[in-house]
Amino acid sequence: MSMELAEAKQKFIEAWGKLGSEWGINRTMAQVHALLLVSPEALTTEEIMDALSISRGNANMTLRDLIGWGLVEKQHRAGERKEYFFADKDTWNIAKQVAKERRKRELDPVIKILDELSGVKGDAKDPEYLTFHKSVTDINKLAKNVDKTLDTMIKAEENWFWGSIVKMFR
Amino acid sequence: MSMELAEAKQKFIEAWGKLGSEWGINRTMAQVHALLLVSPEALTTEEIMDALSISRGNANMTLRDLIGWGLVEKQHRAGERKEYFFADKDTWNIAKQVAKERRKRELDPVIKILDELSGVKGDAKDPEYLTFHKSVTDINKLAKNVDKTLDTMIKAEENWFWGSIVKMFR
DNA sequence: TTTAACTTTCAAAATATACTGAAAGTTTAA
DNA sequence: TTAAACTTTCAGTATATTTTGAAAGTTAAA
Repeated sequence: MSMELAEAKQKFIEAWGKLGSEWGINRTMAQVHALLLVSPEALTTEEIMDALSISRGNANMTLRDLIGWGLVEKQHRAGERKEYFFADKDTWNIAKQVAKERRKRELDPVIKILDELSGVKGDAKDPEYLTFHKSVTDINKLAKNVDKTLDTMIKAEENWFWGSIVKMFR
Repeated sequence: MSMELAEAKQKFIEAWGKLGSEWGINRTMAQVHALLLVSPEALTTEEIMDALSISRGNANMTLRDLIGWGLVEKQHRAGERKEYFFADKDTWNIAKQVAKERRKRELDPVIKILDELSGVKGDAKDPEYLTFHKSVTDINKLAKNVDKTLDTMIKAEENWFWGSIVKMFR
């Protein structure tokens, strides 16, 4: 027995929403994104509200956020007042865009604080200080490695990036 | 003017808590973890409650979760009833542990659903179906690449792993 | 201009998540 | 055993986040 397309879309939207919420992205935002990802045509606010049973206000704010993340764009059509919303379907672009934004919004500010805390001086005989200093500098190094890797990813082509990763298995 | 150790610790705990909450980890849990990371000695529930101004119940649940994530362990001392809690200070172990758990809890279930949805058959002339199928299979491929990379990371030594990544820059 | 179509805003309500604290449970030393 | 020392549980409360919907704002065709 095979799954209906409509049912499959619904499952996809739910799964994407759940994953998003587990990773600090608002569930509705992830669901709207998922809906647009499986829509060949751009959708209106009205259609999105309908498909996901959400309010106009919620749809509007969520779409604005998605545009802010660089994942969705507005389209307008000649002779129509309505705005249409369309999602970039290129998965690698999506991944890069999300990596880019989260790096900027969350990782970079933390690295700034870690740099500052790494510089805190103290008594080299004090275990309290030594433990603090070691943990902070180690985490700082790790965070910078992640940062550099994300930077590479953001600038990279998909095939090259995963190709290089795959070489690590050899 | 240099920062006090106590103030620096506080900043670290706050920064770690904020980062955690942005990445789907409970703020208190991240803060308890941070507190233990900068403590040379294992701490009691009482000391943790005091340091972070949290209740006994909260401390207990949070510590249990941290143990479940493999980031903290209980210690007991001869002749004492109290339990002491100690965090692994090896940053690479921490990163691997977090990667391992999130992969198991969140990524793997999504890949399972994507595998299922990738198999949904439909009309090759229907743009609705084609768009759905392309998005789902593309995301599935990406998720599997991430999965494989995390697997490599989990099994790897830090120097080898970042060394291989660094080679990507050359 | 007007006005209808459409978008945006935001205070209030709903929901989801996290926390408290006291009571119940457990353990171990005596 | 007892009982003090300690841990765990969980119903109720508090807090944080998300959502609603109606009013205000904007736009463009007539």
